[in-house]
Amino acid sequence: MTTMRKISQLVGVSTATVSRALKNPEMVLPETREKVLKAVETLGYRPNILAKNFSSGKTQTVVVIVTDLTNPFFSRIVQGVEEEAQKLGYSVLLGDTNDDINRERVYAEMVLNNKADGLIQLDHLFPFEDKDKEIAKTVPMVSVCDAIDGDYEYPYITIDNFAASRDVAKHLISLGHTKIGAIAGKDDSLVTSDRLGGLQRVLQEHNIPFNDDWFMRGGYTKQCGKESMEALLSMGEYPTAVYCFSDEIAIGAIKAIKDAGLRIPQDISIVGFDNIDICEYIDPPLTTVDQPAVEMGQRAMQILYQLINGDAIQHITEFKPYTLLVRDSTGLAPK
Amino acid sequence: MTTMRKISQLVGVSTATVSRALKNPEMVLPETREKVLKAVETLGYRPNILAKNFSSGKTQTVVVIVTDLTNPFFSRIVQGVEEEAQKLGYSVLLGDTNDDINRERVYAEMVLNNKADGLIQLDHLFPFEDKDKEIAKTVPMVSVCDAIDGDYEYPYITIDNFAASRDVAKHLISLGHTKIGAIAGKDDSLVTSDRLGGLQRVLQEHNIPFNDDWFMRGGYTKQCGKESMEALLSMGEYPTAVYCFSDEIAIGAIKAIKDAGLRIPQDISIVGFDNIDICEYIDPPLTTVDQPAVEMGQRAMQILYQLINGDAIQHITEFKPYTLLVRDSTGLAPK
DNA sequence: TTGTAAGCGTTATCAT
DNA sequence: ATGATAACGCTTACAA
Repeated sequence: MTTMRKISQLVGVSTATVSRALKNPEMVLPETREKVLKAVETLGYRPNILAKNFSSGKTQTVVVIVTDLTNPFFSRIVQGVEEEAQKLGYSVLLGDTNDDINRERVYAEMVLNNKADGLIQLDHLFPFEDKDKEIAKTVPMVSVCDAIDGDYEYPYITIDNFAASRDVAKHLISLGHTKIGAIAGKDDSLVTSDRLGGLQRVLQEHNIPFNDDWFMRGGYTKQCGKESMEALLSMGEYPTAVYCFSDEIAIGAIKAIKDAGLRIPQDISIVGFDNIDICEYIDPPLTTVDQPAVEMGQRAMQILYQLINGDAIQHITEFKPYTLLVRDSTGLAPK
Repeated sequence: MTTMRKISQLVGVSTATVSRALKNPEMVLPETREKVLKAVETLGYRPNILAKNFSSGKTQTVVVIVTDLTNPFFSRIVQGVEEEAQKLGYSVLLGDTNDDINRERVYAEMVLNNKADGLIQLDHLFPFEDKDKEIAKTVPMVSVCDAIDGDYEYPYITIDNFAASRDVAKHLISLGHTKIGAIAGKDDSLVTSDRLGGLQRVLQEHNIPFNDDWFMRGGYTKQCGKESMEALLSMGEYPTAVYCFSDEIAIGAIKAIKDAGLRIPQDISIVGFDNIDICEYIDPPLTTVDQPAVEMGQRAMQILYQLINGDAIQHITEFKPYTLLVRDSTGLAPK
């Protein structure tokens, strides 16, 4: 391996000068710099990042925790994180947890033992062990999409889920729907309660009762969406519109409806959430709420960068713009 | 920060003993070990991985290069890689390239400057710069799905694409199709030529001509699938069956066919490749070739582990089992 | 502008 | 079984 030592010997300067020539060229005579660069070239020197990181105490790496990388909404956020990370000189360690809290902890711990400098959390769980609660308060962490459960101060990048849900509800009501169901993802997260709250508020404003039996919970998956919809259809009376808290859920729900021989939107209207790529391709194209996934990921990384580099952690919640995209999966309520 | 030094002072032993007590308990007296562990507990000591890695010269980290993380087939492979990596004590650095060769190089270089110990490549490109060609031959690298272009010796995990394509072709022919088109992903990779070759061979065996105009190329995306299918439909005569080299392509093709007012499979049969989750949920459910994505990722990581830990690189190609899954997107050829 | 040397926290070698 | 110490490659005061 070619080290700075070798370069310095070849050129006849000290390692300090080599280091400066490479990192702070202006601190060194142009001709010295030239000689160093030439030696670097001929010897094929590469800085040993391991040593550099050790010396500086920084890893220039962040961890991103995600429950399911195959969900395109999450993977787009991760793409945004990574794109921005690269710009800022950071690498991204992947933390796919498959909803396993133990794996969350493994990844979170990386920040505590200097495997990474910061953490981006896409899940709503506090990823550290109880015993690390205190120290965790000082670690640079940002959450995206969903807020971290409990009374913590981490910055949070999201959209206004309450308002988005209001828009969804108004849209459905404008089509004449009064029998509205919903299928949620995570059971008890802020996102879920915001979205449910927005829906309920609008129903209330229109004096439309909310039927608790029509509020299903599961995970953000097609499978859960299908099962929940099947359960709804098996009830004596079922809703004419179902608001799914993710597009994946909606895709599962659509499958269940078609399998039951019903039509969308003539018999049942479906709304999704996230606006993943496939929404435009499915049949019928899905009405959904667009979240700027890439931008959210980028922004999370920017804020994390600030935290890592000295800014104090403060609980800001940053809202990104969302858009209700009306496509063909919603239509007039059946008579 | 709590260091070994502090532990050793508290216990009254040397740092070497602390190190041994933690890593090689059998080299230390049980009572010494006890005291050390207790001090570790009370001081809340955590090993500094940065220092450990620097000292050992290993990062316990691998990079996985992927062109598009939002493609569920790729993200499942990455999940497999990560699951296995965690078992083996490794972390995974994400290298989403968005098809940008410069980003591939950034990620590949991480192995050269000690940011990672090895590399898993899902793309078909040789990710290193020309000037690093020689040194690259010694770096632990494994490719999955697609082989690396050129005359290299890296291990390669895949399925038998030629045979799988033969199965697809036979299936279509058994349904009476003679006008068969295809939409490929990457232009000139081994996977593409294997799949095309398998198709052509079977057609030849059945004395069915292959129409070059019906062989489209683009990327593994829905968008490309849609555009290619639109182009096919705009031809005077178009195929009655189209073999798409990925499910994403197939989803785009299906959209184009429906938009044109045609039915699947009555007017045109569609076959996909990969068997991503959504295949069962789309309308009609997609006939496709299942690739064991998670297993392929796991296996790639296992082999990479062996390379990193001393096994010599040898050009093995390991084939995983595939399955043709016949669903409803393929049917009898129209009269 | 450049050199010297300490320091980062762990592991490993060689004594004891 | 344990201690002393060197070593890993780079950065950075501090000196010259």
